[in-house]
Amino acid sequence: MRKRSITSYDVAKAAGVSQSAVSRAFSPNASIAKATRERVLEAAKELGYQPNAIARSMSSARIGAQQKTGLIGVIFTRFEDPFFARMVADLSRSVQACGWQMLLFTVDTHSEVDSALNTLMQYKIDGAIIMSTILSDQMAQTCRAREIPVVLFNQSVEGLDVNSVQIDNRGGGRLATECLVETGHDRIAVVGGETGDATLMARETGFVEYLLEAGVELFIREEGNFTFSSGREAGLRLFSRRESPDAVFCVSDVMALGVLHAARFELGLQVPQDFSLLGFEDIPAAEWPGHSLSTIRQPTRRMIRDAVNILVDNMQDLDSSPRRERYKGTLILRESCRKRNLPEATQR
Amino acid sequence: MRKRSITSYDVAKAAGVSQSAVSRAFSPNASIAKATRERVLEAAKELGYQPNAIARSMSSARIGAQQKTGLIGVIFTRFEDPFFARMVADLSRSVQACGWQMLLFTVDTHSEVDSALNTLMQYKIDGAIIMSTILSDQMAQTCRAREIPVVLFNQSVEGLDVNSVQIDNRGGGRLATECLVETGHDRIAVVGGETGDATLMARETGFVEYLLEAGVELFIREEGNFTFSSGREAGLRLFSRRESPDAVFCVSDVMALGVLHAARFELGLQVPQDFSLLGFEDIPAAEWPGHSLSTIRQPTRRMIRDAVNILVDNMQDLDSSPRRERYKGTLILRESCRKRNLPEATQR
DNA sequence: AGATCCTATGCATGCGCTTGCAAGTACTGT
DNA sequence: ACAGTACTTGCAAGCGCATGCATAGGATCT
Repeated sequence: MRKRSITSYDVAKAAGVSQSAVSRAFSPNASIAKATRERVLEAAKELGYQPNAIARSMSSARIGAQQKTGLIGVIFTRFEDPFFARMVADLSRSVQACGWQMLLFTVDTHSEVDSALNTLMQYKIDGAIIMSTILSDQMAQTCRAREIPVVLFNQSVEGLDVNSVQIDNRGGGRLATECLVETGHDRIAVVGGETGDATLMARETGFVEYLLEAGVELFIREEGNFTFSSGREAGLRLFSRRESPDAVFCVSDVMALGVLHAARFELGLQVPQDFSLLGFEDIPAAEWPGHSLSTIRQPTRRMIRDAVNILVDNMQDLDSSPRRERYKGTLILRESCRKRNLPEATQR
Repeated sequence: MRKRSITSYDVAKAAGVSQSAVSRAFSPNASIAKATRERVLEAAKELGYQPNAIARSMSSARIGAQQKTGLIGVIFTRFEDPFFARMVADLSRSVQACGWQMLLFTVDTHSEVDSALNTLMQYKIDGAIIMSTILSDQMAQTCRAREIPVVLFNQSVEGLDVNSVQIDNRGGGRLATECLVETGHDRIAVVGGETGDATLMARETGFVEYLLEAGVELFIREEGNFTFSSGREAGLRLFSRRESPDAVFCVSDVMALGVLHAARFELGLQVPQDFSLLGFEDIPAAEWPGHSLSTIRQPTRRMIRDAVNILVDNMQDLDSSPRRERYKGTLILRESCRKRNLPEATQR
C-alpha cells in the first residue's frame, strides 16, 4: 500500500493557515505577509514538504497562465561524438541555470525526431532544443500551433520557419581550404560526410567553392560517416593510391583523427611532412600533443547560451519571427598543417 | 492569448462518447469495446489529440495507483569523459525502450546530488539512476520514505542500503597489476585519482594490494583528476625523474592517454619499448591505432541493462532488499604493454 | 471618529485525466 | 421466456495546486 505524500494541506494544517497560503508561500510574487510565509516555510521544512511540480503545472494549465511545466525537451543524436556529448553537458547546465529541467530524448535518425517531439509534447514541454538533427515541416507547424518554441542547434532547414543556431559551415569550409591553398598545397583531398547530412555537406561545399575560385583542382574525395573508423578507412584509401594528396581536409575532427592515426601509425606517414591535415570542430582530443590537429573551432559556449536565450525570448513573444544565428568559425592552426610553402623535398 | 489545447472532452464530443471512454481508449487494459476504441482513436487522430501526460500522472497520484509519471531522473557528472557520455546515450535508449522519459540533471560535485534529487522529486519521478556519483545517507532514506527506487551506477557507498551496479574496481586494479608484474616489470608506477573518488581509489587499492602480495615495491605514485591534462602532467612528472618507471598503470583511460601523449610526443619515449602502459575502462580512443592502449574493459551495456532492470524490479517490489551487482573487468591486451619479460636492452 | 485605501487571507473552482461504482446492454443456458 | 453472466459505458469524485474573488483587518488621512 502506497503512502500518501505530504501535500500543501498537511503543511497548511501544521502552520495553522489555509492551503492557499501555503501555495502563496511558495510563489515568489504572491501576496502574503512575510511572517506567514516564514511560518509556512518552517512547517514545510519540518514535514519535508516539497511542492509537486506536476500538480503545479496542472493547475497552471489554465488559459493565459504564466507558470508552465518547467520542462525543456532536448532531442539528441550522435552521442558517440565527444563534441556533441560535451554540448549536452553544457546545455544541461544552461537549462538548469534558467530553472528548467531537461527532458532528454535520444534518436538515431532524423526520421525519429517527429515522433520524439510528439512524445515530449505529451509532457507539455515549454520548449524544445533539437541538437544536430532536423524536424519535418509538418512538425514545425505543429509546434507553432501548440505554441512550443523550438530551436535547432547545429542544424537548420532551408525555408523552414524555425529558430536555429549554428556555425557558418560553408564559411568554415572555405576558411579551412584557404589555409591549405595559401600554404601551397596543390593535391588537396577532402573527406566529406554522407549527402544526407546538411551540416557536413555545407562544410564540403565551402571547400569545393573555394577550391574552384582559387583555381585548384580537387585531388580526390572520400566519404565518411562521422566516426573515427570511417575516417581511418578513408585515410587508408587515400594513401593507398599511386599518387597521394599533400593535404586532407576532413569535415569533422573525429574523422580527421581517424585519417591521422591510419596514416601515421598504420602507413608510417608523417604529418605535416607528408601531408597537412585539417579538421572541423575543435574537440578536446584535437589539441592533444600527439594529435595537434589544426581545425575550425566553433564558439560552442556562446552558441548554447544563445540557443537558450532565443528559446526564452520566443517563449515570451510567441509570434516573433524565427531567428537564424550564424557564427564564424575560427581557424586554429596547430602542427598538423605545414606553415608555408615548403621546397620540393616534401613531395614524395 | 493562449489557445486552449485539445482535451479528451473535445475528442469525446467528436466521437460521440463520454470523456471516460476517451481515457479508456488510450489505456491498454481498460474495459472498452473494440469498435468504440477505434472510433475514439480515429477522432483523436483527426483532432490531433495527444493525452496530456502531466494530467495523466496527476490523476494517477491517487493512493495505490499503478500508472505514474513515467519520468526517470538521471543525475550525471563528469560529462567530459567520453566513457560517461557514451553511457548516457546508452542509458537514454534503454530508458526510452521501457517507455520512460529521462529527466537529466547534471552536477559538478557529489555534494550537489542531494539537492538535484530534491528538485527531480518535485517532478515525482518514478525512479532515479545516479551515475558516477553518490548520495548522502539521509537522502537515501528520504528516497526510501518516498518510495523512489534509486540505482547507483558505477559507484556505491559502503553500508548504504541502495541498489548499485558497478565494476569490481579493486579486482580490476589487481588484474591490471598482475599483468604488469607477470610480464616482468619491476618499476611500476601508478597514476591514481583524488582520494575523494571511491571508484578510482578502489582501482588503486587493488593495484597496491596485488603489488604487496607479489612482493613488488611501488615505484612511484602520481595523482590526476580524471582528465587528459592531469594525465599528461602526471606523465611529465613521472619521466622527469632520474630513474623512470618501466610500467605505468592509470586508473582511467583518459589519464593513460595523457601519459601516453606526454611521453611519446613531448618526451620522445616509446611505448612499450620504454615503458608499458595500462588504463582502465576501454574508451573508444583506447583502440585507435596510434594509442593501442591496454586496459580493463567494463561490460557497460550489460551494466546499463541491469541497472534499468533493477530499477524496474524495485518499482514492483518496493521493499526488496537492495541489490549490489559487481562485474568482473576484462583485461584487453593491446600494444601498449610489452608481452613478456624482455632482456636488459629495454632498460634505460 | 469616520471614511478611505491597501494588504493579507480564505473560499471555492478548475486544470485534464483516471477509475470505482452503478446502470445499461447483449448474450447464454435452461 | 427469464434469470444469470459478462461486457460496456457514463457519472462523478478526486489527484495537488494556483488563483479570482470577497472579505477582514490595519493603517492613513481628514
